[in-house]
Amino acid sequence: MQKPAADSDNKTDISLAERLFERIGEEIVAGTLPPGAKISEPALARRFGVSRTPLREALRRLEERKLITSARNVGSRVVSFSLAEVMDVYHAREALEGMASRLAAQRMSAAEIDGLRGVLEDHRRALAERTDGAYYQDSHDLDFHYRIARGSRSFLVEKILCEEFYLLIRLFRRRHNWIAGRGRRAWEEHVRILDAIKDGDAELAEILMRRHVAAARLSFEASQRLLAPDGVSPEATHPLLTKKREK
Amino acid sequence: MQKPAADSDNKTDISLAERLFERIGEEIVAGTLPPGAKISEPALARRFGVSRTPLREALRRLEERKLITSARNVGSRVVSFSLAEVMDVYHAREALEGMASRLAAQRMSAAEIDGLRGVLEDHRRALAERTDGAYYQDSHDLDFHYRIARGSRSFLVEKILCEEFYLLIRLFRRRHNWIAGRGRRAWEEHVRILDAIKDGDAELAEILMRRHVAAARLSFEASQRLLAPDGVSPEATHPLLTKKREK
DNA sequence: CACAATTTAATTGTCGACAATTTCCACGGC
DNA sequence: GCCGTGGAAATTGTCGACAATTAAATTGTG
Repeated sequence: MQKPAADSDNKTDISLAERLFERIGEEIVAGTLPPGAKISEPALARRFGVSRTPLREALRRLEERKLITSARNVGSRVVSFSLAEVMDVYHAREALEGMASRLAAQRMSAAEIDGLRGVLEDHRRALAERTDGAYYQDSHDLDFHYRIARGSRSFLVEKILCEEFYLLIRLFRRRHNWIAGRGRRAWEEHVRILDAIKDGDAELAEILMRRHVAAARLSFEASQRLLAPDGVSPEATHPLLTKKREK
Repeated sequence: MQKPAADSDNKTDISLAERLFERIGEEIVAGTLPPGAKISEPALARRFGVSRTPLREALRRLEERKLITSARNVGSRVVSFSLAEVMDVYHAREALEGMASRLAAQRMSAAEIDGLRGVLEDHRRALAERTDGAYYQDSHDLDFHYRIARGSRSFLVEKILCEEFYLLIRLFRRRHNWIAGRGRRAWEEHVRILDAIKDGDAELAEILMRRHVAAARLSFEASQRLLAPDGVSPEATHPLLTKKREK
């Protein structure tokens, strides 16, 4: 299975609308289009040198991906997550990644498990070279969580985790500061999860993954508390739930 | 919080694109646009008396909702789920609805719980009047699961369950046949889940909800086995994971 | 000066047209 | 009958224009 929404080398294979979707999504994640920013279709269309029609199609998709919010006749705005909302994403992740691990324990092949073992070994080496203890997985294909979601063999779990949540996770991963020792511990938790999967222990795999994601949530929360005035937008009540019928 | 994508009484409040999204979604769920059917933009635009532009916007959203699949320069097709894929939806539901119940046990107000108790009482009466033992919750607002998702106070859990999964669930609920006694037992399970929520027992609420959804999965599966040649499309490998880079 | 009303400018939603691509159909060859 | 080819028809993706709505700027009044 080839990951659908990624680094297509042949640029003529994808439509303008899809390319815009990807590029604007990346700009949102990178902060080029910052949280809360109003999206002007004409300005963006001029910037990219395209007509507004494919741009609007891309915006509709970005809205479904929860990266922007839109209101009729008003336009779109880059989403801005409060800490509570980030916590909600972690809760949803915990549930789905737990289930993904359970299914992976039942469905993942020995070759896939071995491959992931090698990936974790690469991670360990990269981690050992860092002086700040941060544990990043820069390549999506080599991301532990991505591999588990794929190993679940559940089209929906994979699609939600690898496509819908992927941009969300990256969006506020920029706000995350690694607490001392957490990187190493996260890696160890990965190893234990994989052990449980290899043993076919679905329940243990789920428990360990849920603990892992919960620990990541707590770690994120702790790091935000440390820099509360800068890193949090507590005034941001999430507009997705109130905006649509505001009128 | 007003549910965003539903029965808006004032038709001028929503754009054409959004109205098309809703109507086409309903036609897919109702089977008017049957699984596997090719979607012709010009034909649909003529039928609805609109230009293709808002129609395309609606299709982009329907694609994100997993109700249609699209390929560049080829067009869109109504999705067709195999039994295995329906099972995957149940797995994802189990995870998220379990988490929703856990959060609801922590966050739901006494008034909300009482209101839901009344809803269940209405359900019991409706169930007692049925001779076929089928347990339908025709109104979304009065749907037990919807209420729990709202009670979770997690924007993302709610959005996924109440918006993204809602149409999917209805899509193959039409294929579900109630096995004798399952309707009554499902209602009883609802009551127990609500009891756990009222007691603030988050873990029990989650366990009971997960069991409930798993039982629904097994019930669905059993009903499909009973009518295998008619109700299953086993040849349908899910196109979402293979179609995009087919070219 | 502050606020309300009006005007102007910009943006948003939809339309229909055009170019590119795919699908369909007829015909010929084996 | 089946398969391949070519051309016409249909569809898809994008463009720019127009009408409706919103936002910003300007003017008038107390």
